[in-house]
Amino acid sequence: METGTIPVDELSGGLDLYRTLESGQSYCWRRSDVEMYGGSPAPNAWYHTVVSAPEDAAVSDAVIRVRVRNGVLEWESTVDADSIVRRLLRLDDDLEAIVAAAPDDPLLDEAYAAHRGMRLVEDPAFPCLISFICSAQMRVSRIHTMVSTLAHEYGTPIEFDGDTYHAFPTPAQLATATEAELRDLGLGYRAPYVVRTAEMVADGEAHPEEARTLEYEDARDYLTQFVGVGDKVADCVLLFSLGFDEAVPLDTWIKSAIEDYYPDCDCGSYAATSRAIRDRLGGDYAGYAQTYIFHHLRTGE
DNA sequence: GCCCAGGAAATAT
DNA sequence: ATATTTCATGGG
Repeated sequence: METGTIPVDELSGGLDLYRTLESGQSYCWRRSDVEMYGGSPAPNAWYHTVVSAPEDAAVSDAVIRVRVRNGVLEWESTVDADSIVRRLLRLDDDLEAIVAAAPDDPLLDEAYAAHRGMRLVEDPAFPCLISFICSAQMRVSRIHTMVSTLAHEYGTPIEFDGDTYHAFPTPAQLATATEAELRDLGLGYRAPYVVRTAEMVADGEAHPEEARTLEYEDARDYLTQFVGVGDKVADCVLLFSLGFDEAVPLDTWIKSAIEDYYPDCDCGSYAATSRAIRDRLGGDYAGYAQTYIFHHLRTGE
């Protein structure tokens, strides 16, 4: 086993693992000591994930687990995971500067103040895409369950420190699933969306990573070609996986925030409202602001 | 029982 | 183009 430590006070803006990994951005990490999510913060809890190796590389998948204890981020892995952890948790983001540069806005100030240390994640693209296809009309805790179920049923198992973990299934692995199987696993009407999108990626018809090369709104349009992906899910993938910090997913919570706090930003269509609220929340880092407001309103904290 | 959840696709106007 | 309807499912 390889291990490492990163002092939290070396990170601009700190790190709150609970708020980063259980705020509904990422479904690629699991808290190790629970079956069900939705509980209260768990100090010192381990979180684990499996990062998939490129199919054409001669290396295997890697298990990574992290926790914060006594002001230090500790990681344990099958590989040297320092740079991977920094990338997945965006530890090199200058969070202090992002907060400082945010527009002076009562709701946003409140949200940033209430959730210090929450960082955005950078999930791998395919798992992120499938996660948010599953997210339609679902609670955060159930999305975690659905993603874990997919990993357990279709992902590659990997041993680490006496336990068995499962990677999120590759497109080819998930494309072997049938709609009926996924319905039996509780995915409901999202089942055919997941199968068809997995087939599209497995067949080389399209790949979410392609969106990285495009301008923001073109990237959003590109992602909506996947079955089960509309503007909102596309924005989630752009923000939580593909490096588009300006993306502002217009979900139920941010829509109610627009109604209550930014009524002039309601421009009717998704695209026009998106431009207006993106501009209001600070442009280039509007997605950071959106994630804080989302979590602030959803948790009532 | 009733309502809702990080919506999208199909259909109607 | 925009407005309505349908679609599953567990938890409160």
